[in-house]
Amino acid sequence: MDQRSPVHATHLTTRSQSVIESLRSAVLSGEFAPGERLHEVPLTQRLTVSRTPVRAALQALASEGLLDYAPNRGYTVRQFPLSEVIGAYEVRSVLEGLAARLAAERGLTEADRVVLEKSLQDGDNLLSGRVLSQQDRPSYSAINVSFHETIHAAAGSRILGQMIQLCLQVPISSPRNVVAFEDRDVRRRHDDHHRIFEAIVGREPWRAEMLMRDHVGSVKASLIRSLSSTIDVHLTSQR
Amino acid sequence: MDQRSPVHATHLTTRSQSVIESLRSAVLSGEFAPGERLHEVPLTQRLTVSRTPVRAALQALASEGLLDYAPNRGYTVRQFPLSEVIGAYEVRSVLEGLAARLAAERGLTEADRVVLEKSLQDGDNLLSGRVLSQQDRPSYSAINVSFHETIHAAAGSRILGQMIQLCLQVPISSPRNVVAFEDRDVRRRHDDHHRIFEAIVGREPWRAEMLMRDHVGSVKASLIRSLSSTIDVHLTSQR
DNA sequence: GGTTTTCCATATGTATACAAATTTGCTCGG
DNA sequence: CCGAGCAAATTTGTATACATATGGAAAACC
Repeated sequence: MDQRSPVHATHLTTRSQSVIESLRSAVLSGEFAPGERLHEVPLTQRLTVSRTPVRAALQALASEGLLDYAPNRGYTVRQFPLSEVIGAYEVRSVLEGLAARLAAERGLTEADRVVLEKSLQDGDNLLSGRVLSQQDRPSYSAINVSFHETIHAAAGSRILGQMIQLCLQVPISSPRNVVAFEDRDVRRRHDDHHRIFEAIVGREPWRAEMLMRDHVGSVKASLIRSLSSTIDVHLTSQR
Repeated sequence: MDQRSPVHATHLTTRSQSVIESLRSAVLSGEFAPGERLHEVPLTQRLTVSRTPVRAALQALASEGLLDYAPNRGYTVRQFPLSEVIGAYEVRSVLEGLAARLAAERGLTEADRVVLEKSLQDGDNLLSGRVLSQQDRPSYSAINVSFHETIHAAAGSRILGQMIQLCLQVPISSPRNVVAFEDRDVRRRHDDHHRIFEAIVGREPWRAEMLMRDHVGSVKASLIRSLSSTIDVHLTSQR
């Protein structure tokens, strides 16, 4: 991922948009130390744009919660102590629970039901018989994302979707980083998906909410377990 | 509320910050029609600043969810159909429920307990004996805000606090606009506050969460009731 | 007459010069 | 040697000129 090449070469939409994406992935991949100050001029040189889109991007990332801002003092990379990551999971837990409940109340569209069934089927195939290897990780992750995103959409609440997205911006709490990728945990979570799907299709709002809350909560628990053994190198000093 | 006077006269921090506040209150007070496009140049003249702080403010309000943005096409005042307002309440319901639960798990600091007791006492005094008049409205509103904000803080989760704040940005769902200000409803809600406080002090997380969820949910119900009788003039055509 | 194309007006995106604030480092006094 | 205070350098905030994209009106074409 070389930021050396001019950003505006990728004619996505505007330079500001491109810079937002570049900076976000740079921050998330830990290219800047937590607490490090992001000066505008060095970023302009790195990205070969002027200060204007850089400033726009910094403001955007700050409102996403990735950066801290102080007037006249600029932007710094936000720290995410373990307590914050746990907090994000707790919030996501109740929000995704709400999404599942709303989906169960409204019922699924035909299209959504098909997508969910496919992700369940794909998961079944992936898990059938053999033991998971590390290279199955991205496959399972994609299945996982598809399942959850479809439910978010099925809830039909714009503000709810926005907030869940905000939670997923918090490092590590993203489903891309499937924590605790142990065979047993993955099978358990995939089984959760089956039950949640049944609760939604069966129009059992309360059960859907409870199952989803516990589902996300179990990921939090796994995270805490895996991080209390590992040193929390991922959280504080990521460079 | 005259926006004619130069914004930078109020030396809050930076011009951008001042413009954000001016524009936010202008939008919330309905000075622009929903769906109306906010062109940059007219705003610069109205606020006597250049386009730079105006653009910063527009971007900020868009990420708060008050405006919609499309690249190369600018900002428009976001519509809040009834379904969105209800959605905000549903989200706030589970989030404040989580806040109450976390507060009950962690326990209150001495300072927080005092503040909560004071708001309960103030409410008792306001409600004792006599019937509420319209002019008691701001008093009760202040008490209400104090009670809820203290619990948000006591939850000790930054991301949770941010998200609740986002919910409160949605027009009408702000506690400033205490909907359904009927004597009976207000007394019921104040009684809720007493019970929620007891649950938190008594370290009953689940009960605190459930009570708070229902508390906020009842406001949603009142809102729906009062809006289905009134024409939804507040929601769509506010000018 | 209706449709397409071209061109122009207008609005947003970007770069850059200038202003104001903060930080740094030095000097001076104790 | 240490701290207060001042001044220079750095950094962010603001204004403005220029570039580019959008939308619509007029003209050309079928």
